[in-house]
Amino acid sequence: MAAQNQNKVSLPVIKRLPKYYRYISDMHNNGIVKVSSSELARMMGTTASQVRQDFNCFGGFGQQGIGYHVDVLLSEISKLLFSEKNLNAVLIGTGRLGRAISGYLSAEARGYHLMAAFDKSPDEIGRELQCGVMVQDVAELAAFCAAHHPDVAVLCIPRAGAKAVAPTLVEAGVKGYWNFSHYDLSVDYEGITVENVHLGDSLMSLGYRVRND
Amino acid sequence: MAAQNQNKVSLPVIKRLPKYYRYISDMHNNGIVKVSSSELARMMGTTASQVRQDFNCFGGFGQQGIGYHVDVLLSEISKLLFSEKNLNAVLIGTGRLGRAISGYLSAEARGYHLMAAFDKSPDEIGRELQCGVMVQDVAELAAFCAAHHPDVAVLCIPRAGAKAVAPTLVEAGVKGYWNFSHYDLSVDYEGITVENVHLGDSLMSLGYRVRND
DNA sequence: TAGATTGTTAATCGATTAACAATC
DNA sequence: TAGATTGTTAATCGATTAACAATC
Repeated sequence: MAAQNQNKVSLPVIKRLPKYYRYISDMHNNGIVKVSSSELARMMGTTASQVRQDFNCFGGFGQQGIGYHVDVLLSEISKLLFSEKNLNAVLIGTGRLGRAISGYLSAEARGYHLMAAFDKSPDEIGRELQCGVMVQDVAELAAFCAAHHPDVAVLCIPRAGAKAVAPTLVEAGVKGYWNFSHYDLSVDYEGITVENVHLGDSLMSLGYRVRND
Repeated sequence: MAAQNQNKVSLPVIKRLPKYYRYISDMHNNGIVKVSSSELARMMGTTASQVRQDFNCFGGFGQQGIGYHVDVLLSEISKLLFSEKNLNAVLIGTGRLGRAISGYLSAEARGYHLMAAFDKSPDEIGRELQCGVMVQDVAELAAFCAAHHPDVAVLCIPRAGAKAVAPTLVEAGVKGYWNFSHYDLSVDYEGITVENVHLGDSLMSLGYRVRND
């Protein structure tokens, strides 16, 4: 829960971006070229007012009397969500959840680069994940971070484990944690972004937030 | 996004309950018997005001001048979160993510009973999950729902698949969807609760919400 | 009693919705 | 031009925070 309200765009707006993105890219794929705020609102389950307010946070890219061009919306929102640079991520914990998420991070999620994966179990260490990344011993995490400076750590381990690796990560200068299984590191480390995410939306939107801090 | 604001307790409050629960059960396990709103606020990363407001939604269970008894808090919040009756859940999709979640649902999450799991892949059908549940053909989903009336469906399949099974589930009377991988069934089915969840908190809090609709 | 801390009402803050002039 | 729809300001709504009397 670090400070991140310097910029004018509020968190609720940011959290809606991925949903906009999905509808708009669907439309784009279906060859739809134009959409009005009220059509988008119906799809999103909100009001036309909110749609216009949201888009205007970033500088109105619609046309009065006409609506919004799907391709303009798509490119503007893509820019916001995916930015220029991938986030370098390390995965910690390669159990069932970790493996599922490694697949998501490397194949489906945009804006991420999975640098490495770590586990403490001898059964896991040395194994190759489906995405091609080799599982390393978590004991080497500090050295790895010192050498390669990941941006975010994706935690797929129980709470006790998360509490144990957190100091290492913080000392190594990792600034973001995406926590898929637990919750409450939030208060222990000031100035660090700890978020509980689910697949799909949050990953993208949080990526955006972090880059805009 | 069904209507669920009949009751006085707001969604933000409900979403905080699992986090309260975790801190309070930690304290309980450590033998701490008493806590003040300001101590809890510090742990939660919020204000003492908010803590008191939150607890008072459910009828003040503190003592003026003293604070809150940890065991009273724990039992009150447990009652709210876990209620009397488990939610009967079916899992749809037993890929990596689905398997991870089946383990969570059957072992860690309170308030759920995993009745059955479905997949469309012949490789999956007939396999037994680690939790002992047998994977069935998704073609049998409608019949299963008609016979056993699950409360919620946990979707761990791609969006196209989710869109395909949704009508079956809706027609079978399933009222809640916990969607771990995608997002936007929300608008298509009025009166149905579709939520995107992450492990841990949301499952519990959503359980609460559904039971209180 | 004095100090502490709740329960609860009032004030503030922020987000959503409504309204409407600008303009395509 | 008339109709449609945005951009933007104002009004509403809800959640958080502050204040303080009640009371242990």
